[in-house]
Amino acid sequence: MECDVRRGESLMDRVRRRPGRPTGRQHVVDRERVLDAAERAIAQYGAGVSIEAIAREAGVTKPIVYARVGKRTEVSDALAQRLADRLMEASATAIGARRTGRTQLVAMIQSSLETLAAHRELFLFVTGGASEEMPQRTLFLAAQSAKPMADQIAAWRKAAGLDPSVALTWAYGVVGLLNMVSLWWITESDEPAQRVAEQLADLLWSGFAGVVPERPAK
Amino acid sequence: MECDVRRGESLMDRVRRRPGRPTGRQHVVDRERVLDAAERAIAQYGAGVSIEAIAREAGVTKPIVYARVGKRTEVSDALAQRLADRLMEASATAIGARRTGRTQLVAMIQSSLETLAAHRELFLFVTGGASEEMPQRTLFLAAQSAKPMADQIAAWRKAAGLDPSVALTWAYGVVGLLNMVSLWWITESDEPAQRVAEQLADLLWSGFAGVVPERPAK
DNA sequence: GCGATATCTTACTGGCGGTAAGTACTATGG
DNA sequence: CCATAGTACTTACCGCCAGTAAGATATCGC
Repeated sequence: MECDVRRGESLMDRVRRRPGRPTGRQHVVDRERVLDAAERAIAQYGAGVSIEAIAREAGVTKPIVYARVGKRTEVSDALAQRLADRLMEASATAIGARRTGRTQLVAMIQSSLETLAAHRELFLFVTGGASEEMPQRTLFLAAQSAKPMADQIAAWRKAAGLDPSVALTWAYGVVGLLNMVSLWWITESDEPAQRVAEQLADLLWSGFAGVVPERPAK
Repeated sequence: MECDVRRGESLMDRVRRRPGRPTGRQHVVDRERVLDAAERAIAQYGAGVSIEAIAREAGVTKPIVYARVGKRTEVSDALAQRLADRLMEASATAIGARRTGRTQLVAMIQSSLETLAAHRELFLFVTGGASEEMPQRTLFLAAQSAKPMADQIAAWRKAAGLDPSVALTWAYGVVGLLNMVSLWWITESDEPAQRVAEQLADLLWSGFAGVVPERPAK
């Protein structure tokens, strides 16, 4: 019985599974594997990749993606979390090398730029996609980075004897700034990351003080 | 012949036009009317609005939207231009009231926040939408605001005897910062616009100088 | 053993972006 | 004044994709 299958079962894991429960006692792919596959598919096909392409990359079919992760927005949220984690980790590493004051800021910015550049399409997948609940999603994503950053800022400000209530506003601002500059730098600029990081550090460090004229020029 | 039509032709302009060229020698709606309708439809249905809904709002059918404006991305670009114009105009007005230095900065930020809040869904429509050419489109949009801002910054820096080559980076950064903070403020914060504007001005004016500790805290 | 349940697949639905084909009015040459 | 060309709409369709229901085949509890 069943003499037509089992042929080529192992060629590259690309065989079409028959309908029905597969032999084995675990899920053939777990949630993390699906997300891994999603990242690969996004890197290959771009931010507009279809769920079916993600499923193919994972070696399963569409409903499995829905079962393990959820609908498109939930895939996006899960990947946003991953990306935010990587950003935080890269920042921590960059800052960890003991540095001081402004140098720390430059290192943090540069590591963010380079991390986002390394995951360009993922970044676009996560920030893209229009729908009614887009605002909530974009903010959810931004919050992953902004909340920890706000804690840090609040701590610094408090230590410096300044009002810490600006922290959340500043954090969202810095996240937005980094997102936009990253996009621009990745797409249109060929300057080295360090130079852009220095320029941004100039802005965030001493800012517009002494730059904007005290009286309208004309 | 043709005895079944012409009945109810005038009720609310909501009649279904018969196929064929309508009587009259002009377009029934021009490009600007379609874009006006698009703005209304977006305000009503949100950023995920369908082209067909836009067409209905304009009182025509889908192919007319394509004939007058183009595909979805082109509608988005056209509306992005409108939004950028409004932002620049609001900024110019806010700054125009003669103010000096930091006050000017606060006014500019606050007017941007309020303008984006007033066109929330439009803002989301324009910044949303995933596809291969998303990066180009987002940057095109950002550039509408960033390019003029960069000119201003370069002029200020030059006048202050500082290197103006930071201008473009700074401009994209400020645009990204304003976008993100606006989104956050619109969606989740109930503080007055002026307070948020003051906080951002703090960041952009004197920035992190004197805030980040000179040695790692731990 | 055998029903209950778990884990896959195929197959379908609904909606939307975009376009082709059809229809009715206007303009112009003979 | 009629025929032909051109214009400005509509209906109707195609293809694609997100998301779901229904079907097939394995393991598990008794």
